Amino acid sequence: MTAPLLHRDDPDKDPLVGNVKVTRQDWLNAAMSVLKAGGVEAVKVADLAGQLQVSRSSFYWYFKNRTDLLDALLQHWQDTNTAAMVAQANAPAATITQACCNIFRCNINTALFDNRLDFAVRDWARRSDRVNAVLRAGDTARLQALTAMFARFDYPPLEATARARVIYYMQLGYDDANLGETLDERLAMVPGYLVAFTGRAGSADEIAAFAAYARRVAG
Amino acid sequence: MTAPLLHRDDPDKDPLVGNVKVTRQDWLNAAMSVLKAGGVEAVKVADLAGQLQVSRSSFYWYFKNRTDLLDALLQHWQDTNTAAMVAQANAPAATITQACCNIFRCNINTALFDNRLDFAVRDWARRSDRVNAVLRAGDTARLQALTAMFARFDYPPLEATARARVIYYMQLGYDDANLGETLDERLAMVPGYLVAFTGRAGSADEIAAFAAYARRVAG
DNA sequence: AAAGTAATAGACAGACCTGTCCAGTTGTTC
DNA sequence: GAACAACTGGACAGGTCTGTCTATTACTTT
Repeated sequence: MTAPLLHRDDPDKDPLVGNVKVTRQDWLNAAMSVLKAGGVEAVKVADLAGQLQVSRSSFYWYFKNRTDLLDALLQHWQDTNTAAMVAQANAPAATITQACCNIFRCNINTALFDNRLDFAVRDWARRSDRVNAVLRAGDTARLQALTAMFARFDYPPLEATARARVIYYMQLGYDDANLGETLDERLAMVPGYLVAFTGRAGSADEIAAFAAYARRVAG
Repeated sequence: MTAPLLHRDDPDKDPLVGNVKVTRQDWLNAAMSVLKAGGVEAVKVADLAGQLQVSRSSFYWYFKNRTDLLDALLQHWQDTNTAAMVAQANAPAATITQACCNIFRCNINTALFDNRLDFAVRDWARRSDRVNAVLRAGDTARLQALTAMFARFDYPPLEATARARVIYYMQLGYDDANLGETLDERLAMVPGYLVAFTGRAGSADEIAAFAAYARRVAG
């Protein structure tokens, strides 16, 4: 685990004043990184303090307690991932295959949709009813958006629901397994996935456009 | 958390002799149940002893230490779930839709394939390189069997791989989300899933046969 | 019935993690 | 430059979990 970029080390941010070593955001960043790498249980005040090279008591200046920090992490998840996927599902598209490519962007572009965070939250939800309720609400919103996407392209209701679930859950499981694929290997599978997800072949243009996007953001 | 059925309470098992209150298998059963419900971190010797109403030190008669217990749980996973799914993928089938119904059995019949255990192991793998290696091997074996299944029905190689992944990862994600669906709701989606997974419609006979199986095992 | 064996109970030390208290440090304000 | 606010460090208490040690119990063997 390499030391996180601290607020004080980031030239883009306001300089720290007074006896300040780290900010609330530094704690949040470090905690988020641990959450994604090792799950909620790994988010320990003592460890974070060690990473930030600050005493543990400093933490309690910024947060009421550990739960307060975890709440902030969950809030961040709510504000980012679900909104991003719904936006991709609603994005304009000429064909259903192009619409699916829009969804694929979530899996390629971690700035758009952070799937490691998504999984950490899913793990967490298994241990906490409160988190589980939040997660369910997010899943429902995403599935509704995906179902509407298939419905826009005239899939009958049952099939739209089935296909929405297939594309959504398949992506979940796919990321869960986290194959060590290279970008090229993933892109080679895109035509196959499009057929599987939509029942139709994607056009060469669509596929090329998606590949271009993937290569651009993967930098 | 309800008290587990102990060896001593099970009329089918040999009666306990000597000063025995619980067996190694009792510890394993209790640990497995906790693993599935709350993840590895929740598997605590102290808690298990409390559930079994036995002193903690008894544990160390049957197991070297906590890690020894966890190893046994992982071993059990290796011996059951992957083998079951590979067997279902290899099961004889007249059509690809029927073959998919064989796979669906894994999701309906927990005696065949324990998906809660599968998820607990996936969680666990995120925190342990050793477990992760075991998990990857299992995933690879399952995907190979599924790819071969599609290939047997003359899907071209790329499409067979894509469809194998779609059905496998979709099932993973689906169980992960764990919708509160009733059996009837699930069965109603089967024709839609078959189209999505195979590109072909399942026959009424196949669907009816699967529904009958599902109702039989769901008792 | 005495000796032996398998399993369990309870006490203990040690590690780790949380949260609180209070004193100390740094820069700002008047 | 004194008072102040914002933040940090270190010590402390308390809780939880692991693993070890020793004594004790319940049954078996001879």
